[in-house]
Amino acid sequence: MPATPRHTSRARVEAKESSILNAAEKTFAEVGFDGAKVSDIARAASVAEGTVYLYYKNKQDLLAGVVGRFWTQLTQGAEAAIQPEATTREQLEQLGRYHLNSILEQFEVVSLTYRARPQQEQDLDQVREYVRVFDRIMQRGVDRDELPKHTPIGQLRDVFFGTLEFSARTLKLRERPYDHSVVTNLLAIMVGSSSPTPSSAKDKEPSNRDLMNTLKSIQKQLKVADKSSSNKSS
Amino acid sequence: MPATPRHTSRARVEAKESSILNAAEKTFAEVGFDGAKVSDIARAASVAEGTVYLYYKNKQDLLAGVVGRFWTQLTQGAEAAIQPEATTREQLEQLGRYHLNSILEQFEVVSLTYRARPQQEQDLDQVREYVRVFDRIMQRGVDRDELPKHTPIGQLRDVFFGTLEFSARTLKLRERPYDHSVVTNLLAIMVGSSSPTPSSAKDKEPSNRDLMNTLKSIQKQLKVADKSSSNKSS
DNA sequence: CATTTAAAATGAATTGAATTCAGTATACGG
DNA sequence: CCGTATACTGAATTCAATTCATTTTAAATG
Repeated sequence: MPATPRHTSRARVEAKESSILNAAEKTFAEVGFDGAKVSDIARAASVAEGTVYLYYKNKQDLLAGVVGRFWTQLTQGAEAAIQPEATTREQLEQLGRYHLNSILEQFEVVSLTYRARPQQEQDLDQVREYVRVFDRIMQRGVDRDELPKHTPIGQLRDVFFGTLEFSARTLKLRERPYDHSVVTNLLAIMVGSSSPTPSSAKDKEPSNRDLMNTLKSIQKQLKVADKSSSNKSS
Repeated sequence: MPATPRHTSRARVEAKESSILNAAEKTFAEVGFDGAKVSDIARAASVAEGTVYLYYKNKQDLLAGVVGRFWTQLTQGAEAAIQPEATTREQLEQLGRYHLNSILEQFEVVSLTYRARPQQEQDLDQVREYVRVFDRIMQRGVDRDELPKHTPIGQLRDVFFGTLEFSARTLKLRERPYDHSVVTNLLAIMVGSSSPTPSSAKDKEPSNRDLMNTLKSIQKQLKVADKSSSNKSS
């Protein structure tokens, strides 16, 4: 007596699969991976314990399913949150806000990601997929001459995601909500705080910025802060 | 028949405790937390299975012991790696190199840190202790007027450690060795690429850096790269 | 429709590892 | 040297993941 979609077997199977995944996500988020019993998950999904194993090889695999789905959805959301016509700088800001907001909202699931990467193993494919959203923005910036050729995209990616993830942890730890200024500050140091420079200003002259000035300008940005959460698009 | 230090009971007990910790660290690093059996650890420490539980409440607690010791040692090493008379900029570079190098060398143990933070729980105290090394450098920089008052130390801390940790993961993933340039680039964007400015140059003028120039100068730094590992002090 | 057959689901039985604990050995004070 | 407290031991217990023989459901056939 399947109650969800049409009675085609594929739809039924998929419905059951995602019902298990939902139950698993909920349970993992509530009590953690170790705290979650497969029997609890099965019960929450209205399914026998053995049935879980028809869909997922084992508990780890189930976790990989939950985490993988999360990052896939995050990728879709990110692509939706970015305006194709915006400047590189604006797109980075959009991605940054979306990212920080999302990982704060689903902090538990993000944490589970680490449990899903056993040891030295390769990352989850879905995470790599997600990260490419950043790469594409940057590459487009280079192609459009909004960023210099040979911009170290890979290194800036680590700055971007590393900073945002650690900032999210800090906010969680201090029980603070989403804070827009984290993204603003990050971009200030990553690509400078002034308005984005169009393809014109190509005059080479690595400005002789110094430590004092750099930080002064970051500080300025800081004062814009204090606005709070919720900022996804469609 | 204790073979290690003097025959005082305290020394003996501590020797055994650290022997268990060593066995645990080795085993965890080799096969991961889940893969490690307490019985294996006990055998490696030449101790009965039950004995482990006289020293550590359970397997999680044993992990916390391993991870805690690692961060405590990291703190000591960091303090040794930093020259007290150096400028803020130099000290940050010293800490950055030491940090990146250490977490690359002991990547497995660092990864275990995540397994030791169950859910929302507080961080390990030892990690917080470590992070204060950075805070002290920055605070001293502010006090000495090498950094502006109200420098957002907390946020820069997330930039610093977040970037280094993600960079370390990237290097590991690509099987690359320690790369000095990661630190250089990080500092370039964090505090500017020029030589550190002494307490003199206080003329306010948030230089009108733009995206192009900022990244150009980072790029410059990138070329310094290609030197490799090993750079602790003492 | 009734019947056969394949696929899906079940939950009791198995397995394996963490943790406990009753018993044994060791060290130490008198 | 003896008594007692402390440290240690490893077999027994416990608990949850995983398996699998059995049952149920769904689809196909005539």
